[in-house]
Amino acid sequence: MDYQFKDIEKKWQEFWALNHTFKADNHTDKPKYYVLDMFPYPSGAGLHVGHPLGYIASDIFARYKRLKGFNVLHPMGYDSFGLPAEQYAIQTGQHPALTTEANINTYRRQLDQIGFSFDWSREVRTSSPDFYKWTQWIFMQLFNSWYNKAADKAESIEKLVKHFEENGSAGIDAVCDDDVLAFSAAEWKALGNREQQEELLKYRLTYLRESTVNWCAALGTVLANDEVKDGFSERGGYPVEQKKMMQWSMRITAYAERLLQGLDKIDWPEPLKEMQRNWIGKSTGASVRFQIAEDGGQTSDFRLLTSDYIEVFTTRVDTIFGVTFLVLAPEHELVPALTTPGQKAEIDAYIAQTKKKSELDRMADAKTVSGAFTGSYVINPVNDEKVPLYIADYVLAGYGTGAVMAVPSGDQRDYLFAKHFNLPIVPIMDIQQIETEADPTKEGRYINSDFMNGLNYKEGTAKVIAYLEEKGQGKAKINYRMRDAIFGRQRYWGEPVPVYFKEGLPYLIDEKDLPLVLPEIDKYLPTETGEPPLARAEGWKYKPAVGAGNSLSFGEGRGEAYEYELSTMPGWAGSSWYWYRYMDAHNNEEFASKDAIAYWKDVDLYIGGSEHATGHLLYSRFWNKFLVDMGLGIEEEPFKKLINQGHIQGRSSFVYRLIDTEGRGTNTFVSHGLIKQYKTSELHVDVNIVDNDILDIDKFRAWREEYKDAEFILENGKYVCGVEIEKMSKSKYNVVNPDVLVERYGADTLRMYEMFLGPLEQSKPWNTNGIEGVFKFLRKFWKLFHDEQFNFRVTDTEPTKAELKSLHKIIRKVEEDIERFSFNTSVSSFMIAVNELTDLKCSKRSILQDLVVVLSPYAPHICEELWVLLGNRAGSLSHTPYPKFNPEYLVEDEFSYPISINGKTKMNLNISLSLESAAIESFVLASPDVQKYLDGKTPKKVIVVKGRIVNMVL
RNA sequence: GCUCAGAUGGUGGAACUGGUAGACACGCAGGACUUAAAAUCCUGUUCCCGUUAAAGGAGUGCGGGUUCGAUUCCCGCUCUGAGUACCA
Repeated sequence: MDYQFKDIEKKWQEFWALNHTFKADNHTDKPKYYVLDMFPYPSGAGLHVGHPLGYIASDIFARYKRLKGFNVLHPMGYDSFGLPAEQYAIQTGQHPALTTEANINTYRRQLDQIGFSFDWSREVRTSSPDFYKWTQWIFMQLFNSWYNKAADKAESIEKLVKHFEENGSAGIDAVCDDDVLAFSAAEWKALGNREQQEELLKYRLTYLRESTVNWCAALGTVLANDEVKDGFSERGGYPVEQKKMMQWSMRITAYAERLLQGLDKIDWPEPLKEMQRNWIGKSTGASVRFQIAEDGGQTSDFRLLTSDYIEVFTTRVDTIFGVTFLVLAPEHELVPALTTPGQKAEIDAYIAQTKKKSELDRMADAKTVSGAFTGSYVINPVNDEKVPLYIADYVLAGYGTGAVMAVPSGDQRDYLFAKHFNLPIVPIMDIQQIETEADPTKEGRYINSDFMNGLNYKEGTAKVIAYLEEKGQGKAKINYRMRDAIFGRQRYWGEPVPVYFKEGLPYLIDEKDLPLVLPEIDKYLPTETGEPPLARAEGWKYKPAVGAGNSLSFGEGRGEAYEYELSTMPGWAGSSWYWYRYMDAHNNEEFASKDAIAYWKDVDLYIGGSEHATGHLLYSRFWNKFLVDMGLGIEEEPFKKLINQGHIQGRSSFVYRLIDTEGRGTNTFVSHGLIKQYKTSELHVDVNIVDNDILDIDKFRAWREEYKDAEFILENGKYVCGVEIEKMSKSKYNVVNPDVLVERYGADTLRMYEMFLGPLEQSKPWNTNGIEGVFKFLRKFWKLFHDEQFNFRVTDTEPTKAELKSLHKIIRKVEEDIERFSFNTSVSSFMIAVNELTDLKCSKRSILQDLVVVLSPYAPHICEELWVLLGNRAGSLSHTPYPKFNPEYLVEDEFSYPISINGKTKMNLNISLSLESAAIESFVLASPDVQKYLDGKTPKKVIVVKGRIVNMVL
C-alpha cells in the first residue's frame, strides 16, 4: 500500500488513547523528566498554525527523553478563565462556562489530530472548581503570611501576632506598608480586634489597600500594567485611566531580591532574563533627608506638615554638593502644605494641567520643560545651603519617594530645568564639560565639594554616605522599580476571592468551605451602582461557623451572613502554580501530595512565548518561592530550562479597490503591479483564496455577496495580490488553520514542516510553500520499506558499510540536534539519510528498525506503523531505547582533503587514512598538484590543524 | 532615547569551538515517462564575464581591524524586529 497517512494517523491516535501509552507514573526507578508547555487560553478562534509550534518541539523532546530512558511527565491543560468568554457572555448571554467548554472541545480535537504524547489523564482547567479550590487555598496561605526580612522568607502571620503579643513591634524587620505603627506588647494587647486586624493587613502577603490602578471603564475592570499598552487596554483597545480604588494586592516586592538573584541560576534565554531584571529594576543608591527651611516663606498650612523634611532617593549621592534645587512630583503629599500663598495660584494651575494630560501626552511632552516653584526652600544637609523647592511632572510619584535632588551639572533633565528657570549650575568634577549639556561623568576628582574635594568617585561616595549616616540624614538604600501586583478584577469569569467582610474588615472563609464556587448570575455586567457582576448573585453571602474568627476554631452551627468579596482573581492566578497540579491532578486533600512534589520537583523544560516575560513567568516564580518558604515546594526556581518559541506571523494578502473621481470605492480591483497608476484603497483578502500571491478570481467573487460582479484590471492575465507580514488574526483574513494541512498532508508532515520552517526561537511568517518537500520525504521514507508494488519488504542480510554509515550519521546528528533544540537541521538530515539509503537501495531490517526509532519523535504515526510491520509489539516503540551511536562506522579509508595556498587557491587531494600525520605532510608536499604551485620552493609556513595541513604560505 | 536580538541566493534557511559559504527544501529552467495532464524520476540553478567545455573574477547589510585564513572575533555605522520609556 502507498503511504496512507489518514488511516495510519487515525489508527495510532486511537491506539495511544485506548492504551494510555503516555500516562506518566509517579513511582518508578527511572529518572524523571518534566516537559511543560505554556497551557493555552481556549479562544473561540481555535488553533492556528502558530500555536502548535512550541507543542511540537516539546513533544519531540518528550518522546526523545522517553527513548532515552526517562520517566517523562508531559501534560496539557487550559488556562480557561479570561476576558473573551466573558465579553461573549455579555453580548449573547451565554454562560462563559459553556463557551469555554465548547472552545476546549475544539482545542482538544485539534490537538489530538497532531498526535501529541500528552498524558491527558492529568488535564487541568483553571476554571474548574477542583482546580481553583487550590488557587483559593494558596491565596489563603498568602493572606496568612508575612515576609520576615531577617529570615529572608515568608512566615506564618500567627508567628507575627505572637511576636507582637510578647515584644510589640520592636525587633520586626518586615516587608510591609509604609504606615505601620510602632507599639509595645501592652499597647498591642490594648488594641481592639479591628485595630489589630487593620495593622496585620499591612503585613500580609495579600492585602487590601487603596491604590492607584489602571481602570478601564469600557471593560469595567482594573488591568495590570502589562495589560495596558500606551494608555489603552491590550484586549479591545479601550482607553485606560488612573483611578484610586480599594484593591487586593500581592506583596511581590517582598521577593524582589530573590527574584533577581534566582535569574543567575536558571537556564533561560538571556534576553528574557534581561527583561525580568529591567522589570524588577534594582538600583543602588542612597536616601537623603532635606530639612525644610523654616524661614522659607511658610504657608498657613505649615503646621500641618506630617514631617519636617523631604526624603529623596538618588543613585548619585556623591553629587550632592551640586544640588541647586529640589523637585517633587505634582502628586506628592507635601505639596499643598509647602506651597506659599504667593505661589498657590501657579502651583494649582500646574497641578490641574498635569492631571489633564494623559499618559500619552506626558510621554510626547517628554522634551518640553515645565514646572512650578512652591515658594518654599529646603536645606542641603552637607553644606546647609538653602535651595528652592519646585514641582514638575518629570518626577514620578510612583518611583522612589516621589522627590529628587536636582544636580543640573550631572543630569540632563535637571540641566534643562535649571536653564529654563534660571537656576545655578554648579560643576562638581574637575573634568566636567557643562557648557551645552549635563555631564554625568564618574571620572575625575571632586571640586566645589568641601570635604570631598580631590577624592575620586568611589572614595567620595563612601565618604558622603558615612557623613550623612553620622548626621542621621541619609543612608545607603536599594530601590526597586517593581510594584506590588494588583490582585483583583471587577469581573465575573474568574476565581472568587475566598474572603468575606465583617464590619468592613476582610476575613478568610473556612478552609473546609473551599472551593468557593462561582455563583450563577443573570447578567454578566457590573451593577447599575457600579459594583462588580458578583453583586448580582442572589444570596452571595457567607455564614461563618459559630464562634469562628480568622483562623480560630470552628463550632457546629452557622451564624449570621456576611458579604463576600465581589471582585475575582486576575487571569494570572491559576497559571501561577498550575505545574504543581499536573504532578497530582486528582488529589482532593492537597494541591499536590508531598510525595508527588518530592518526585517531580520542578519543570525541567518549559516552552512558551516571550510575551509572558514580565507577567506569568514572574508571578509563577514568586508563588513558587512562597510555596517553598511554606515548605510545600522543593526547588527555589520552578522552571529549570526555558525556551521561547518564536511567533508565527501571518502573511496577509491585499486587493486594491479602485476609487472613483468622487472618492468612492468602486467594484473594480487593480492588480498589485499597477496600483501606482490608479487611485486605490487597500483591502485584506482571505489568504485561502490566494495561491502564490495570485488571486483566484472566481473564489473571490463567491467570497462575499458584494464582490459578485467585481471587475479586475489584470497584469499578464493575472490578478497579483499585495503582501504584508502581520500578526495572525481573524480580522486580517490571514489565519492558516492546521486542520486543513492535517487533512491534506497528515499530522506527521505538519509536525516536521513546522520544525523545518526555521529555528524554533525565531519569529517567522507562515508560508505553506515548502510543505510538499516534507510530504515527499515521508513518502520516500515509506517506500524504503516497500517494493515497487508497495508490498512490505525488508531483508535480514547484513548491512553494508555504507548503510551503517548513513544510519550512524543520523543517529548522532539527531541526538545532537535535539539536545541543542535545533530541530530544523535534523529534518534536513533525515532527508539526506533517506536519500542516501534510497540510492543504496537499502532494505535491511536492522538499519530500518533503528531509523524508525530515531525518526519517531518527529513523525510518530508513520513510525509506529512501520514499527509493527517490522514485527515489533504495538505500542512498544515509545519506550524502545534510542540506538547507540558507534563512531567506528563513520571512519573512512580515504578522505577528500582541502588545502589552501596563501589562504586562497584551493585544491582537493585524496589521502589515505592509514598515513601518519608526518607522512601526510610529506605526501601533500610531494603531490604533483601542490608542486605545481610551489614551483620548487619550500613554503614559508605550513598551517596544521588537528594533524591536517589546511594552508601553506609561500 | 535606552536595552536586547537579528541582517547569508528568487524564497525559508545550513555552516556547532575561526578552516571547501550557500547543506536541505521551496521556486524556477530543461529533460524522461504519458495521447495529454497529474504524480514520479533525472539534470541544472549565488552573481558577473565567458561558454562546446574550461578558465577567471566578485561575494554572507556597510566601512575598517585582528589572523596564514573571518558568515563566525574586535571597533564604528546603516537597517529590521522585540522590550522599555522622564526610574532620579
